[in-house]
Amino acid sequence: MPWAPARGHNETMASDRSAGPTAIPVEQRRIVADEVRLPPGAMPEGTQGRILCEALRLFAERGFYGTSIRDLAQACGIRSATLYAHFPTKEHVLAELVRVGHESHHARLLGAGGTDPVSRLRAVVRAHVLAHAEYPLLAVVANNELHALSPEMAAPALLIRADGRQLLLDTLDAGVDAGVFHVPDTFMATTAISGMGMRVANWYDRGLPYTPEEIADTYAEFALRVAGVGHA
Amino acid sequence: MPWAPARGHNETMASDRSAGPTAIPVEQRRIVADEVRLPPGAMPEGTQGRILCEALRLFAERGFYGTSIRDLAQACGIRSATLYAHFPTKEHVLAELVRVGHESHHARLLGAGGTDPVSRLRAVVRAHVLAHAEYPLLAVVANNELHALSPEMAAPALLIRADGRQLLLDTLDAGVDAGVFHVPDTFMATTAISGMGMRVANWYDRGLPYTPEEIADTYAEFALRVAGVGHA
DNA sequence: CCTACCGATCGGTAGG
DNA sequence: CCTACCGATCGGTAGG
Repeated sequence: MPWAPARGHNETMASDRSAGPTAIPVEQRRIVADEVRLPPGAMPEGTQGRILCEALRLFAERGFYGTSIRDLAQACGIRSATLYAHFPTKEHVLAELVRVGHESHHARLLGAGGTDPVSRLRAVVRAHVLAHAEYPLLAVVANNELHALSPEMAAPALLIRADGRQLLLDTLDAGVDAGVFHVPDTFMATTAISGMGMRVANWYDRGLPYTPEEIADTYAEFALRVAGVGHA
Repeated sequence: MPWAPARGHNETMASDRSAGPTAIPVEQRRIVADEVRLPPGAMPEGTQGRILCEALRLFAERGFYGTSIRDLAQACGIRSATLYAHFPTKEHVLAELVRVGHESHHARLLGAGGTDPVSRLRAVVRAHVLAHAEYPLLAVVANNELHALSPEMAAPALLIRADGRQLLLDTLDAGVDAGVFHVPDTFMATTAISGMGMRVANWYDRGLPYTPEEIADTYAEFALRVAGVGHA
């Protein structure tokens, strides 16, 4: 359907790895990044933290339903029954990753500064994109596995999303009201700006010749252009 | 993690549906649209077509692994064993949806006209966005369930994606070379423009006060702005 | 398109 | 944190 870009540097059609630069690069099926990382303070000590990290890796790669509790336990070096000494159910493991993902993202949004519309939008978009580029596995799990949670367990994340969405919409509306932004429709500008940032989690990987900061800066520039602030 | 916007008009926190406009709208967990539709010519006659349609609905809502062959059969009004008279395996049902999604999207891209860079980019982005707004369930399945296919069965879709990606990149590069576009980095402009369009499938729904055409037009305008073509 | 059934695996529990 | 085990469900097949 799409083009979810990526330079496809971790998979090739050729089974011969020495095929060299002429090998056809094939994009990832879901996510390019493979570095398991959780925000500071979000990772519990000991086995509980190990379970979260392995779940992050497996859920990002195979999905929640595609990962059995035995897969997860084996990755942690324990028996499946031992998981239940740390989490009440498999769903609670996902719920914790979803919670951490949404809360850390939202905290960055709330921490975004900026007083005038331009610096404000730049700060908000930078925060949004940085969260996705620095924690791509977490973002993919939080975004794409949310449907595996029951409505009750998904509800907190959905409330956080609604708040973040409103924050971006308010930022755009304020700029329009101030006559600084020129946007045909601020709802669609919100979907466009948030959407482009979310997809960063699917293609970004540390093997690319960009730092997360560079991506955040460039995407903030794109967002300002969408908002009708001409380029320099 | 994100804000995948949507006006949340099909779910509310309140169990009382008569709560009225003060009810807090809660966004969908994965996709807002629920209208099952396949591109013209992509739906086989009879039971095989019915299986594809029900699979589209169930895979979009619950995912491939979250849908059992008994769920699918029941939705079609047949027994699970009968599925195997129409498809070799469950995976082949998904593969067919992924194929249809990618091929119909790609056909629209290839059909996009435009000679000068501005009209060319507009046509390509319109095609991209229209495919996602008119067939949101198909787009979500093709994009988000691709990881459930084996590498062999996912390969054709990945090749199509690579081609579409290159088409957009070439469009941007041509505009830059012609001095019409002004972009700090065409790779990132490609990821941004394709990403914003892909996310349309997650939030768009016919209940919103926009037609797919209006969304495509507005997103094409946003893409031109990202490309450094100032707004009118 | 069905009934009947296969072995494998699922999430989770008992009891220590 | 383990062994042992539960009933339920999984994708798929045999045979008609």
